Amino acid sequence: MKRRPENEGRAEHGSVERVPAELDTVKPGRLLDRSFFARDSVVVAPELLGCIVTANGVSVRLTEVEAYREDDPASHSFRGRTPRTAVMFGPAGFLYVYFTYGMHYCANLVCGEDGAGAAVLLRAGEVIDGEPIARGRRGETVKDRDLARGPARLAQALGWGREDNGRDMVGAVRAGEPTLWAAGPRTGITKAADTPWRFAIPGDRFVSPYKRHPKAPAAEQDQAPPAK
DNA sequence: CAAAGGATGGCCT
DNA sequence: GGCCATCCTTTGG
Repeated sequence: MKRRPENEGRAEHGSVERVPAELDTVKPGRLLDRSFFARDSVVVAPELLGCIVTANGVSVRLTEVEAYREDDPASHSFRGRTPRTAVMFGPAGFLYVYFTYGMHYCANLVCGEDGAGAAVLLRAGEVIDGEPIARGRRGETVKDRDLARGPARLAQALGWGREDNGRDMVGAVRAGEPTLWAAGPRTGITKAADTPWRFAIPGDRFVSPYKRHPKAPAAEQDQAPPAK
């Protein structure tokens, strides 16, 4: 079975594609093993959409992820291995947590072969279990939609912090129902923002809003037509 | 020692 | 939804 574009995307996403063939054989609910993660992060990323991550009493269905690799200027691993990025250069299936904006944490699943320096950032999801616990961490007044819509919100909802860097996630991620996916430009970064490695479930209300980084170079105009 | 990197919450339209 | 204020850690020089 081949992947193929099904229609022209909106300005945000270039195209909508069918569920990856590899996942057609992975039954929903089945735990993803280490070999699943030990492939190119750009291949693994879209396959993670719809999958369920469980940690500390909360389960999240992933709606948006982003791939990073060592050859990617926007990746923390781009300048080689450092104390901070050591986990990224280790074996796949482990959690890479980094601190950002002086107050938030973001979580990635390490991908690729041992030493590859690749990972998939978990950008957004829907809390499908343990909602009271998630709300306790996020705030009692937070709307359901915003419990895990955003990388730092998702990490907080799952109770992750610095001490979770390097945690083995094999056994904590399950295959989900097959889903459509779309690839688009990345948000929040200044370098290689137009490399279409941000993957999301089209139309899902738990996908975070696309916001280009103010300092990112302007997008090329010859691609998709203006939104409207 | 200086520079770069980044998401969220609040408030207003 | 758009615009604004907020800040510590890591890395390069």
